[in-house]
Amino acid sequence: MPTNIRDLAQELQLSLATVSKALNGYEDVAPETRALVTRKARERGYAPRAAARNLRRGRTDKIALFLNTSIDYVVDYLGAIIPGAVRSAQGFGQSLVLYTQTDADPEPLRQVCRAGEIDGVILFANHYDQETIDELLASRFPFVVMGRVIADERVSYVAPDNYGGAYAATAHLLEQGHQRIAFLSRPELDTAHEARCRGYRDALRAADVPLDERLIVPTYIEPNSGRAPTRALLALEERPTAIFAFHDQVAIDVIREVTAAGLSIPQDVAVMGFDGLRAGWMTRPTLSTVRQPLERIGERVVEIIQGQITEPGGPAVQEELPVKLELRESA
Amino acid sequence: MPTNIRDLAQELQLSLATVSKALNGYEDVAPETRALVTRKARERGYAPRAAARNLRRGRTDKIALFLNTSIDYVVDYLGAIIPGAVRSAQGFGQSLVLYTQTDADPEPLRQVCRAGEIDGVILFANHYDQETIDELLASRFPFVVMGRVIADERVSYVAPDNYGGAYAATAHLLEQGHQRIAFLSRPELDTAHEARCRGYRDALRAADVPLDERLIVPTYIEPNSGRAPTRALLALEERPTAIFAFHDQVAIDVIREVTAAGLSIPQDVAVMGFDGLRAGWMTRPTLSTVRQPLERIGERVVEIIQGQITEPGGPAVQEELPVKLELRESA
DNA sequence: TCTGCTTACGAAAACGTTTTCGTAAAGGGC
DNA sequence: GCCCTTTACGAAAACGTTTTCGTAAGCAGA
Repeated sequence: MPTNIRDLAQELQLSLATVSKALNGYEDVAPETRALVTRKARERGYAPRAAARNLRRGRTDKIALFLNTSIDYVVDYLGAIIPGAVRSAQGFGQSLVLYTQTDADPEPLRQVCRAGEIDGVILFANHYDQETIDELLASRFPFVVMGRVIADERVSYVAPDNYGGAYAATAHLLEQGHQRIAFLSRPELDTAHEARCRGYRDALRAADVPLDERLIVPTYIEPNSGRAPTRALLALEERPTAIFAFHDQVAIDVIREVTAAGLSIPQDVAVMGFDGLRAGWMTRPTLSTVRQPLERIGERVVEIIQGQITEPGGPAVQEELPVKLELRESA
Repeated sequence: MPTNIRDLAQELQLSLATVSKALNGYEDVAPETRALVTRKARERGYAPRAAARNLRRGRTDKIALFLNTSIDYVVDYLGAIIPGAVRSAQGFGQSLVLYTQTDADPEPLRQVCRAGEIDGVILFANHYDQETIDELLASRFPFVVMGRVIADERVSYVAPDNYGGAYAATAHLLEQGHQRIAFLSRPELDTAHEARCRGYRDALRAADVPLDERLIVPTYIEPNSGRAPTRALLALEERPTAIFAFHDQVAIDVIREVTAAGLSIPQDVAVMGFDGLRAGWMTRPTLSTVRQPLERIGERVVEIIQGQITEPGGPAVQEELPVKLELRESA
């Protein structure tokens, strides 16, 4: 049985109150007493029980990262975000707890919040419905949405500049002289993807290049999911000279398939990705892409949650962090 | 302010005890009463405060994943392990908390354990010293080491069969007729790597192929760290016909460098990796490798912790999970 | 009617802190 | 010597549960 504060107090012939205050930096404790207490505490290896402290203080110093999508699905993306988030959280004396679910059931999130298991929650999700968001807002529970823009001025989010990134990528391809630029798009239009789609279209329009709907192909994110669509595109009578995929994973499939077709990249077909995952460095040729500041997103999300915790009721923070067009070999 | 159990009891004209028991499945409560209580609880959106419950019960239903290495360093590896661990934990009603540190300071781990923040800890580490391990053992705190073998019958671990994997990979290369097989090795010999090294050597010995120490090159895991060693190997007067890297990341560098030298893979030089990361699918040619059951490792580790929590004092569980030689294009 | 057993419930202790408020002692000004 | 302020400490409440133990009511058997 580990020592508790009572043992410590008894041994020091002091009251619990004084010991607690000495350890928590209160002012009304004599310097010598404080020294005595801290020394004994270290000596006994005393650490205040988290549960008791949480109960009394009403907070837990824990932040949840809540995913309502299969982890596997986004593992590379998450892997890049988590380091920033954990580091940032630890800087605030918080730790990060992982929760996942595959469905859209709002109940687990509700439970965790109501049970006071955590002080705030980061939502990374394909589909949290408006109802869940409204409920969170009503409960005044600190939360931040990560990775997507939410069209509600009351909710905080941190997302990459999806529109700008897609625009820049498309504009670059246009500058290279490409006129027929295909876009591998997501089947469902979440807000993140909608913005990328818009960036692509707007860039074309700005360059007075007509939009060919046949060049926009819906594609899931799955292993090899980019290959069939690429073959289809290459088989068109007037085939695209550039292919822009909404996600690096998919772009990597594109590279493979274009090469397999005996075409050279970027001479015959240029390829562009989105996200800036490490895997993009491993292809041959290396993948040109739009790099998201993933680590920074993880940091900011935690910082914003932290702000909401220490100062509840502040205005929502909405940030679209700048992305960077990273030109490597494929475009 | 959320409802607590007292509000609930008052509203139902019942005692706290009865309400608590109704919700926790105690037998001495009438079926009708239980129905009444659960209905009202759902209606009010009641969830017991985690802190209070933890305090009383003396456990937190949280498991820590403790890394004393930079996350970035192992992000791909971890990304593959975490899904299994989280899923498994949630199956036990536990959640996973992430802690990281870059140094070998044992204090944070000590604090977290003593504060009772968690019920058990998964250690994923390059260097936890014997002292820390001994301390954990003495405190009887549930813990499992992940990814490495510990030469102490009292500590539980789950690791891949590093020796067998390296042996099989080397044997395969030998079967392909390779006589000069280089090994890109780690500079420091942790137990995991030591086993891979031994597997390589033993396979050579079993085939009566003399060991050429010049073909064993220490290499850090860093971006591009595999490139210079590869160039050096290719520049040898009698260059290797196969290169076996201790880690996929490094193997990917090897592929790049071999290709850049104008040599073809696997005809001129075969390349073999270790780990089975997704990135291996993205190279050209795709990387042959030794696949670790990463997700399974994550699962097992949690299961073992869970066993230690529910049944303290049991024997240590030591598992080396089988790996699989996954032959793709590069060897 | 009494005894003993079962069933359903309640009183109260306990978990280990933090924090408010009260107060004795010390010190200083007059 | 008296009063007021400051300093350092302690008593006790509070956080919200779970769980032990006690007991009243109901019922059956004698």
